[in-house]
Amino acid sequence: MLPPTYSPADVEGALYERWVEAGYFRAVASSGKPPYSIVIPPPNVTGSLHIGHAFDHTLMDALIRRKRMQGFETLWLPGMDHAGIATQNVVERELAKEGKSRHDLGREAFVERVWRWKAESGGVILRQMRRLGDGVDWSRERFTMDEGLSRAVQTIFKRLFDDGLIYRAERIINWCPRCHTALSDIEVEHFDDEGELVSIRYGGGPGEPSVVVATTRAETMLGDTAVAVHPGDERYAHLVGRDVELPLTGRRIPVVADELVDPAFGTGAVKVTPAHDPNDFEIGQRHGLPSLTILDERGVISAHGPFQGLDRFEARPAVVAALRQQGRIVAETRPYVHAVGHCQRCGTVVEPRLSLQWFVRVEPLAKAAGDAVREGRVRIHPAEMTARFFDWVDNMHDWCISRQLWWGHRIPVWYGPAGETVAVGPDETPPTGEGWRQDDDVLDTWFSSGLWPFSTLGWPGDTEDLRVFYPTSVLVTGYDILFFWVARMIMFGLYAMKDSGRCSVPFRVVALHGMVRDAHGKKMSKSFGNVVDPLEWIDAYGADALRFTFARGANPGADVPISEEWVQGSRNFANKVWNATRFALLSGADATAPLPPPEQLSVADRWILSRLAQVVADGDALFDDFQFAKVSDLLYHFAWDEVFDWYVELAKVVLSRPGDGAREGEADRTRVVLGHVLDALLRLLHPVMPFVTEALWTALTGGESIVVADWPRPAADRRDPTAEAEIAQLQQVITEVRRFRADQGVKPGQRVPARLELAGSPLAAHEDAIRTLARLDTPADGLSATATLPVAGIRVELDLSGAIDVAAERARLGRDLAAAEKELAQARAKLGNHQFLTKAPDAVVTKIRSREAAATAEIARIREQLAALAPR
RNA sequence: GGGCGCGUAGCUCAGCGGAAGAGCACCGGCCUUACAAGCCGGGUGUCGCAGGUUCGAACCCUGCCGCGCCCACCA
Repeated sequence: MLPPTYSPADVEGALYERWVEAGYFRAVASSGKPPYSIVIPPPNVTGSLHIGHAFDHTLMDALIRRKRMQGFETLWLPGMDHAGIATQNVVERELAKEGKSRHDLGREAFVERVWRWKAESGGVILRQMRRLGDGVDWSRERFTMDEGLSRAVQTIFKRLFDDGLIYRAERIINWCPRCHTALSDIEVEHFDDEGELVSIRYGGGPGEPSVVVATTRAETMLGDTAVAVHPGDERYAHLVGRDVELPLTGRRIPVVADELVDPAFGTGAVKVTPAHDPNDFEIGQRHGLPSLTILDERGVISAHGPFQGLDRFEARPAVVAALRQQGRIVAETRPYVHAVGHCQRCGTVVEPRLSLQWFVRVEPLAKAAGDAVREGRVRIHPAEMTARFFDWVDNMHDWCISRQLWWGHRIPVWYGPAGETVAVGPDETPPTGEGWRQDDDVLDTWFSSGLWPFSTLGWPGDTEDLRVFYPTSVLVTGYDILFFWVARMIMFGLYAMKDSGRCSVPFRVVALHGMVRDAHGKKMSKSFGNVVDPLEWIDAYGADALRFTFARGANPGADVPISEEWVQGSRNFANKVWNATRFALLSGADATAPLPPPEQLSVADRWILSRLAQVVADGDALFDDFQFAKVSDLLYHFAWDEVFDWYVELAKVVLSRPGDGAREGEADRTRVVLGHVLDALLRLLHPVMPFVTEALWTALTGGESIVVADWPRPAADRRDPTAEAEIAQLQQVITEVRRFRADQGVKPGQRVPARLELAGSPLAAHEDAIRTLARLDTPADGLSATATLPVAGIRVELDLSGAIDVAAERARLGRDLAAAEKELAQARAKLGNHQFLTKAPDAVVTKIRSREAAATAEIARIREQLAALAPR
């Protein structure tokens, strides 16, 4: 028999392995069932299961498990991302410990080393997913660098290239001087840095005009090739077209007029450094200015002169000092807070740098992606997030996809001796011979992850998996990677599938969730010391407890705070479910017998079945709308407040009383209902609490596995408002008596003689229940009634045998009376309001009228009680 | 600079036009034979502030205050 305390550690591991062995998680494309598919957001190979994954996976697993129970052919496809920069950095750090750099190994050996590292420590997270209970199809595990996925990468690259949507150009890109690679816009994080705005006078030599420019990056003046002013700025109109002397260099640079200049900012004149600033580059293009690169790939000054060899941050004060010596610094330099870009992966200040890179022309792709959402072919949930998506997708710059790294998909382009540029598809042989060589760079990691929903299903092959499981049903991920990943999948999905003749969006719904926060809503960060390891909580409280805590906190798109105490609360709930089922088993609950028709059932039985039907229906609606918090709350309260606290207690009354034939029959039917309700409850809870529900369900029903059990259907024919009303009345009576007893200082366990006047009331059938749950005894001999409690239309006379504290009771009744009189006054005020009567809906007026009546009755009741207390 | 969101119980959050809710915490009482990881009872509140709309506002509108997030090429 089940032990009285649920011990997750004893059951979880074995259950998971059983599920995998039984093949429950393996999708069968040919089953003919309606498909339901989710691809996992592939975690980085460098990663381990952190709290964010645990959350994300909880939601996906819950969706998949429910759909499986609903009869769908479910596929949850796992895998990993090679995570270009992140992984390369990790392995480079390892090498650094050995005193080596990747250049010491050479490209081939380095990549070899990364693969070896991947084989050893990559996939940690995949093993940890088993602890969480993730029902993924391990037979379909993928990796972005797999042969098949690489083939997809090469295929789409070639297609985009042939369509003119991929091009190579010299542009200003974000350059990380530490990682030595280009970055895309979104791999740059901006935050405010305090800089210094210095004003520098250019020109001003004998017979030469001068102009003052302001900058926070003084060192870049070495690469200036112009000064720009606004064309309408009269202050500078006379300068446009003339030259001024660029200090420290002796070069002469022109003054140009360009709309981009804001005449209201600073002096209204701007230094122009086309090689190191995106705006300046644009100005340079328009005016045919030369671009002087003065910083090398390490961020070190490469321009000839006294500053050569200085790091950019050393050069900055040095340049300012030199300018000051020449009297070129005018006005005060002042502290200036402005946003500075940092490398997302290493934190280094990013340097805008002119360089030759590969780009995706995003405009047509982004437009198509935007349209897909605008037209509802992809629905973003919650809808509030849609604005963010449009904001990005409608204003996206061309995407720099080349990275000067070694770990990743090498760009499938070969350059020929005569300047040829050839993109090579997966089935083509690259050109060979004298002078041909492949591009050295690799692709942005998001390029391959953008293909994930179809590359993992076999694309570009026309596979059965692709036909059945694409488009995927829903994409579940955090709002933080809406831009990085989601938008790209939509762009690539539409593009890759546009000729396939089938629905081409990669998923129909994007269900966004928030970030996991600590108990006070703070972001978890290593520096703050509030990071928690989900595995520790799984060890301590079980995966179900962690999962349920996440589910209970998961409001769509909103961040979810979590703390150990709440996980304990969920563990307590799991234990409660465990014990309730344990009780059911000990009581001979029967989950397999057919449910008797309503007319053979007690009111309590009909009531709980009615509530169950309602909960199933409501829960389905919430589940379908990704309202995990609300569905969890619904199930929690239904289970605990209704099934465990009331139904089980009422069932005990029936099951424990000595039986004649008729009563035996009633008890047996209650055993069936009890079994049925717990069976359904366990199924409902299974998506979020897979382990404990499996352990209990198999014990309760003898079934093979709850994983493949049917999802409960809302039994509309079991709805029974009469029974619900009757039980509500019963609950009210018992609660009132309990409250009264408590107020009197009667010990909870103490039995009190009482006479119940139930004649004519539907509650007559529940006398046993009232007496048991309110601990009322049948009076042996005469009853000296010391209190009369008229509740819910019946009278209860209690013999409190001196336990009554009359003063306390009088005070309580006094408070109740005051409250009731206030209520009555409020209701009458409303009903006396002509505007209210004429304008409020009838239902509202009726409600207020009934409140008036209730308050009136309540006042009468309390007065009666006070009167009963009066004689001492 | 632009955009979005949030201020409701001690904490974390639901509620978003018809009498203020949940979990945890807290207070009082209970080892009542499924469960003390439990049971019974208790809500502890100017719904950020100020106006407005409405018969009626936590909810809608305006302004202010305080937080948070996203985007951005302000030198």
